[in-house]
Formats: sequence, C-alpha cells, structure tokens
Amino acid sequence: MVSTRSVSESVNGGCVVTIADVARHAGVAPSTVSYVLTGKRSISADTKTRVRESIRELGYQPHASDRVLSTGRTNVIGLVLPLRAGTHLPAVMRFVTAAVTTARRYDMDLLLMTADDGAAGLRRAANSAQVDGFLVMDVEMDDDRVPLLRQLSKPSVLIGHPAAARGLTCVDLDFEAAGAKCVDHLADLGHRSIGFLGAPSAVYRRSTGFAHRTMNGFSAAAMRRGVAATALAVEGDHDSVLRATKALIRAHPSMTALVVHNEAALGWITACLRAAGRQVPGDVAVVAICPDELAEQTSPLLTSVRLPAEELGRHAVDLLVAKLEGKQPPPLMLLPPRLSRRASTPDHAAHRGATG
Amino acid sequence: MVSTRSVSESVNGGCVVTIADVARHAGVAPSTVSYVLTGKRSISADTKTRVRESIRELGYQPHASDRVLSTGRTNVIGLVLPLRAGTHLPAVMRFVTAAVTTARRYDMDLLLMTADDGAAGLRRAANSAQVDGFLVMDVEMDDDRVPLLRQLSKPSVLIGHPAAARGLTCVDLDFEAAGAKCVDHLADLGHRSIGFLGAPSAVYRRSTGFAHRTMNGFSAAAMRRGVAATALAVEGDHDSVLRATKALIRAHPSMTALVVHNEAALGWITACLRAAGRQVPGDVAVVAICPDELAEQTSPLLTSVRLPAEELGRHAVDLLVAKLEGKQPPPLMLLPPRLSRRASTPDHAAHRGATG
DNA sequence: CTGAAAGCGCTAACAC
DNA sequence: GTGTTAGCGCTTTCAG
Repeated sequence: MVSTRSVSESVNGGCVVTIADVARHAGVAPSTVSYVLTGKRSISADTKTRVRESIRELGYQPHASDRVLSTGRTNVIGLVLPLRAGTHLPAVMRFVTAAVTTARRYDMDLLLMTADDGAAGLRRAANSAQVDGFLVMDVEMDDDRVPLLRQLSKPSVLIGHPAAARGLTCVDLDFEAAGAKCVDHLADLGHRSIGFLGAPSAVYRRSTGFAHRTMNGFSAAAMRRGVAATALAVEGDHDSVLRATKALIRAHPSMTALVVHNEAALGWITACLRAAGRQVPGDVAVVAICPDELAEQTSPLLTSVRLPAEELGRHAVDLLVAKLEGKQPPPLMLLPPRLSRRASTPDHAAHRGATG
Repeated sequence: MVSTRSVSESVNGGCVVTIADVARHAGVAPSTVSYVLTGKRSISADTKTRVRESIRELGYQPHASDRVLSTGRTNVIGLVLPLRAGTHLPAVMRFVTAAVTTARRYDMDLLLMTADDGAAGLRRAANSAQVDGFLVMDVEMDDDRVPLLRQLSKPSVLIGHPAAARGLTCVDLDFEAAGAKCVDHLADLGHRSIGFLGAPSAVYRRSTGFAHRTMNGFSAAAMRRGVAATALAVEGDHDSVLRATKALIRAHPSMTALVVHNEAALGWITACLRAAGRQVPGDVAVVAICPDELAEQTSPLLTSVRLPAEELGRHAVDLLVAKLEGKQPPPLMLLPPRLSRRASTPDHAAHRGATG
C-alpha cells in the first residue's frame, strides 16, 4: 500500500512544515504568511492566493488543527476533571462515558484534562487553543476556577454548581433536595435517629459541591423533621467503612437508619453493619445516593436516590454545544431527585405511628 | 464547615509571573529554574529549595502552551477509541481509567478520539500536532490503521494486536491462551460438551482482535481436548442472552459447561440458564473472561480468566511514554491469562474420571 | 502593501 | 552545579 506522498515530505526531511517553509515557497516573508492566516491586515489578492497555494501544496498545518484556523473550531471539548484525593474514578467515568457518547453525536472529541492545577490549568488550556470549550467537573462551593470561567473567551458548562453561579451555565442534580429526600423517606417510615456516611473527608474539606449540598440538605431535613442525625466522612476502603459504622453505632446505639453518599463504600455497608451487630434492614434501614445500577447490585437491594450521571453528562454536552452555536441556554439545569424504594427500607414496625 | 482557603489567590493578580521573575527573585538563572521544574539535571538542595520558595511566593504557574512550543510536545496522548457497534462502553472505560491515571503520573492528558473514521481521522490528528502519540484500541486482525501507524512520525501503542504486528508496539492479554485456559479448566473437570457465548456478532464481523483470538483459542483447545464445542455471538441485551442460551441448550442438550466472553451478558447468564431449566453450577458450569470485580459481583461467583484492563491501560501508557523518550520498548507485551476458580465450576462429579 | 526583526516563555545544548 | 545562549513556531511591532 503506497501512500500518495505529498510534497511536505521532501521539505524538512519529512517533518513538520513551518510557516517559514511556506514563506520561502511562496516567495514572501513569514510574517506575510501569518497575516494571510490571521487576516489581521490587508494583503493583496495576488499574494494571498499565492500563499494559500503554497500552504496547500506543502500541506502546511498551523500547528493546532487545520480546522482551528479555517473554522475557528477544534472540535474538541475539554473535560476538566481534577483527580484529587477522594475522587471516586468509577463514578466520574459514568459522566465521561455519557459525555463522550453525546459528544460523538456532534462529531466532537473529549480532552480529559485531569491536571489538578485548578485555574492555572484552565487558563493554559484556554490559551493554547486546544479546545473549543470546557466541561468542568468536581465543582466546589467557592471554586477558584469560577471567576476565570466567566472571563474566558471560551464557553463552558459546569457539572455541579458553585455557591455563586451567576454568569455560568450549570447542570446538576439537586443534591440538597436529594439529601432531604432521604431523611423524609426514613422519617416517614418512623425512624427517629439517622446516620449519614458521606464522601471521604478531603471532599468536604474542599467544600465540593455535591457533597456539601447533600450534607446540608440532610441536616436541614433532619432538623425540620426533628430526627437525631449524625454524619461521618468515610474514605473508600473497607477499614474506614467498618470504623465509621462502628463509631456511628457507638455514639448512637438507637440509630435505626443510615444514609450513604459514597459509592465506594456501598459494597461494604451491609457487611460492616452486620459486623457491628446490626442487620439490614431488620435493625438498620439504608438509603443510598448512587446510580440505580449500583443500588441493584447489592444484597439486600438498596433504596436509593438516583444519581443520574448519564443525564447530567449528556445535558452538559448538549448545553455546551448550544453555547458554541451562539445560543443562550438556561443558566442552571437542576434535576429533581428521584427515590426508588427497595428492600433496604421496609416498613419500620417498631416505630410505626410515632411519626411527628 | 468552613473551607481552608489556599494560598493560590496570589495568581489572580492578573499579571503573569514568568520563569525569569522567579529566577530573579531566587537569584539564579532562568534555566536553573527550568531545571528545578523538570528535574532534568541535578540541582543542589540549597538552590532547589530557594527556587521552590520563590515559585510559591510569586505564585508562578508554568505556561504550558509555550512548553509545547519549545519542546514540541503537547503532553496530550490521543486515545483512538472507535465507538462502533457492539462496543461495550463500561469495559472500554476501564482502560481509559487506567490510562488516564497513568498518564497523569507523566503529567499528560488524554484526548479521547472516538471518531470511527479510521485511518483518515488518525492522519488528521497526527498532522495537526494535537497529540504527542497515540494509544489505539479496538484493534482488528487486519486493521486498516496499521499501515498508517507504521508511517506516522508520532509513536503509538496498540492495546490489542493485529495479525501482522511487525513494526508496532502492542500490549495485549494473550486471548488465545485465555480461551484455551477456559476449555482446559473445564475439560480437566470432566466436561465433554462446552458452549461459548461471545461478543456481539458485529465484533466478530470486524475480526476484532480480542474476540477473534479468544474464539480461536477456545476452538483449538476444544479440538485438542476432544470436547464438543459450540459458539454463539450474543448482543448485550437480556433477550439476546436468553435466546442464545436456549439455542445452545436446544442444539446440545448434553452441554454441561459454558464459557462467556461478554461482559454485558454476564449479569444475565445465571438467570437465563435457569429460565432454560439449568442450574448454575449444578447443571452447567460457567467460566467467564472478564475483570475479576465483575466475576465477584455475580451469584454464584464465577470462575473467570482475569481481563487485566488496568494493567493493559497502564502498560500502554508506560510504553508510549518510553517511546516518546526515544526508548525502544519490546514490540509485543503479551500478558499470560490467569484463571481464578470460584463457585461456578465445582468438581464435576458426574463425569469424574472420564477425562482423556 | 510587505519585509525584517524583536520577542512570547520556556527548554536544552554548550560553556565554565 | 550553575550560568549563557540559542532557538521552538508564530505574532507583532517597526521600518520601509
């Protein structure tokens, strides 16, 4: 199979064709070529066509994508995805999967920008014309990338939303409502003492949006419903879950329900509770906040508030593309939580009727 | 819960801190700062700390697009990942996760190139200097991207390997050996009639490497061991699994074992066999080829040949980086299959001792 | 209208 | 070990 050799291979020993090569070939100065490309000053039609000719003949690529210059678009979406302490990769990958699939429909690719250098990384990517726009994940309540996102010439969509979301486009699950929904469900069943196992502590220390809001929603609802509530952060490993579970029970022996907002911990919850002398759901009812598939892979099946990673990822891309096309989508798309009741929260006979 | 504000606010001052500023502040040469940053030559501990100090104080952030300029490197790896019919996204994402994590250690990002325009897409990406090199997935036995990859000025590593892998760098599980290992395990247990449920038919139609080779290994081993074997492709959905299961049993009522090479199907296998009147493992033993985690999420636990997605992804990045650094890694890294016996293949009493 | 030349911020070959 | 100095490919003055 012989490929049609373009002239580019003869120049520069088969390597990259530079603007200088084009200039030489067209008999003009490099700057002239640059001006033809950028259109930042008027060029005689004659020169212009000659340069264009040389560019084509030499197969010159303006060192980004040829599309960047002709269309101004790279067809690449930057997915800003800091991999910080406590990040649960499988959870994140659900978003990525959804985003990549959706992006595909617009003939776009995804650049996974996993550097955790925050605003600086963003600025760099924005300047380097690598991407047309950004999808930003792992948003904190007071995120230092937010002011920059507002200034940036490139559009962006946040998966999650900071405290001050003005001027941004965000998609998110209503995590406050989600946290509250868990409490309400359990309180309705008669539970008066509810524990909460959350994300790894590092996640709260950063005030990561989803974790922070869920906690808030949980606490507020507990107050409202007058139930005792205690929350603990848990790392992803088995030991941490076991320790947290036992600590919770030691502090509140009367605890009859548990809300879990930690996908990594889900698999161990039942076993750890048993190790602490509690049966699920006999002694302790459990509600998880996680994708439905996860809740259906445990035994017993867990009642859960659905984490619609796929929807969020899809909407985010849709919104970003809309912005790229000059449309002005709504600034905040907040999906309402949906609870699916499963085996882990049966009717709570002991306290039936005690509901305030 | 109040978040601890980090020092990074000084960056927001607006002015860009350059490497020269740092050098001046630390009383060294710009290059020294550069070397401290890159670690490309030894620096006295004293100087190093002084420079680090200045970097922190000034809030210096390396400007990466310029790094690209002077090094010719973008620090982006193109992950060529066609999303074709039959592609099981969760499986693919395991590789992506591993690759992204590993790339991170080299301070590189991943560009998910999901366009399925094969060689053309590759060439475009290669010329436009968007990426430093390629990781190529979903490799077919006779892949039309292979000749191009050989010519390309950018290095590449294939996850999977084509029939003619000369001149390429490939990482792969030894899928032939994997297929064979399943048969051997079952034959050793005395099974004389083994079914095979494979990937979606589209995957075989393309002669996708991993599916093709597994089938080959399976069939060859069955011949060698003198056991009856029948293979069927299955799509990912429940109906297809049910249909295939029933078809298999109708054709070979004496079938006592099943090899499953289809992650999407795994969850339904036991239920479908039961629906067809067969208990696992009482009537039919099952061996899966899948990641260990998956095999341990079913009931009963499945004996499996481990699909080391994480290792493969990690090695692929390691190899690519090695090539980027001018090293010449071995052309083919073929991981040996490892079988973990679990509940789905107990001793096969009925045929004990019948083994040839 | 066009060319020469000075950088952009950073790296790496070359000195000492 | 460290400083000097030339570029990387392109943009953008400043002179024609």
